[in-house]
Amino acid sequence: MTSTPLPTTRPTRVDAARNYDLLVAAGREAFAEHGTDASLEEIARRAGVGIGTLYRRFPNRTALLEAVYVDEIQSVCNRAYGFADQLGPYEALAAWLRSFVDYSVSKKSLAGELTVALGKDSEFFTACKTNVREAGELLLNAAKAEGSVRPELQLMDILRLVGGITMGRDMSPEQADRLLEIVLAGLKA
Amino acid sequence: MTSTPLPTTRPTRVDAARNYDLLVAAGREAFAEHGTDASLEEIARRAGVGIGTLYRRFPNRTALLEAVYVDEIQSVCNRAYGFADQLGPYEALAAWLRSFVDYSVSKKSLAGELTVALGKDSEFFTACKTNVREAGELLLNAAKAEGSVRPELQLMDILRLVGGITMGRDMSPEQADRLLEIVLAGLKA
DNA sequence: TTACTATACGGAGGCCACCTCCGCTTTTTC
DNA sequence: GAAAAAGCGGAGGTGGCCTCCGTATAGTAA
Repeated sequence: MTSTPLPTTRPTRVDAARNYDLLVAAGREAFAEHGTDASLEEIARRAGVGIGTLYRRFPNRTALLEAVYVDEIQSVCNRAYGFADQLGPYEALAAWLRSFVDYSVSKKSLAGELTVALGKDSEFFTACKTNVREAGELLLNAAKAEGSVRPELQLMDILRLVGGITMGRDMSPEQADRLLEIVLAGLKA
Repeated sequence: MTSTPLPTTRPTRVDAARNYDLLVAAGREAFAEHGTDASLEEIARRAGVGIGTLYRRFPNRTALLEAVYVDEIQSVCNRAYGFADQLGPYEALAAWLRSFVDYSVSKKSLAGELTVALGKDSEFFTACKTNVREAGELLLNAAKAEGSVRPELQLMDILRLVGGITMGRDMSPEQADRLLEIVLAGLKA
């Protein structure tokens, strides 16, 4: 579980740190309620700080999203190691992808952002990608070694495909599961 | 090729009809350049009409998108019948999905909208869905009958999965093809 | 042609979000 | 406790969304 630390920018001055936390909390709520288009001014209001404070700390929407999602992303990675310990190679991979989809459907915005993000190159997303890649490749390589999935598969392809599942609106958990089963069938050797 | 006619609202008065065409053309350009978030005021400017004219004809963004995409959607449907005539069942299905992905990657906004739209229920999207479904199910059922794909597959599942492929940013045609191959492998009986 | 009516035009204006800038306040440091 | 460093917050400029309504024009009938 050697994850490279995700760069966070929590400030040190006590008032700034408090506001940082308030903003991240308000952002988490707002993004959950209204998706990633939530109004930043509304988030500042909700946090009880001025809009200027928000923008000083988070120069753009993405910066705030990063701060909001850093925990979730870490937990996605960590789950991979848990499954690797408890299940056979293929089952661990399938379980990880399944947990990713389930989680993403419930918190719909994350997967979308994350999937979009897999093509970005900010410092944060690079670190994030490194971690996810490390975790995912552990599972994928184990499954390849076992011979249960095709050896030419690339992790990023699988993740983008799985991420795409949750991008559509009104995706029911049942439908998401059916789509994932198609993908899983497509991985098999 | 019994497509239900997609409802269009091109007006009859000559000045209104001219402006309608100008707006749709400007909309097509702007959506291609800036995605579906393109500014409607910019579109009105580009068309050389007042913003009021745009809004009278197209009460919201979706209405304009519908008018812009009605042709593209029809051509997606029509291609299905072409492939059905020229290729074996499985190959026709695969070719249709491939053409859908290729097209969507180049004109990226459409697929996104269309995929999102597959969960909507405006009159337009219902008609659109009917047409796509009719065309797609012809191909899918033929492939099922041939025994080349799994019988429990649902067309809408496949379309959402394929639509999801093109939602991420910076998707290269090569990567899109690889993702589609995974999906196609997942369809096989 | 003319006169009348239905239809359409277009932009001003209200609202709101984005984002920047900078005078004021608070914390930290010495 | 005073100076320096760091942070605060909201006014204000820009621009997009959408509505409303006074003005202009096409269609029509005489």
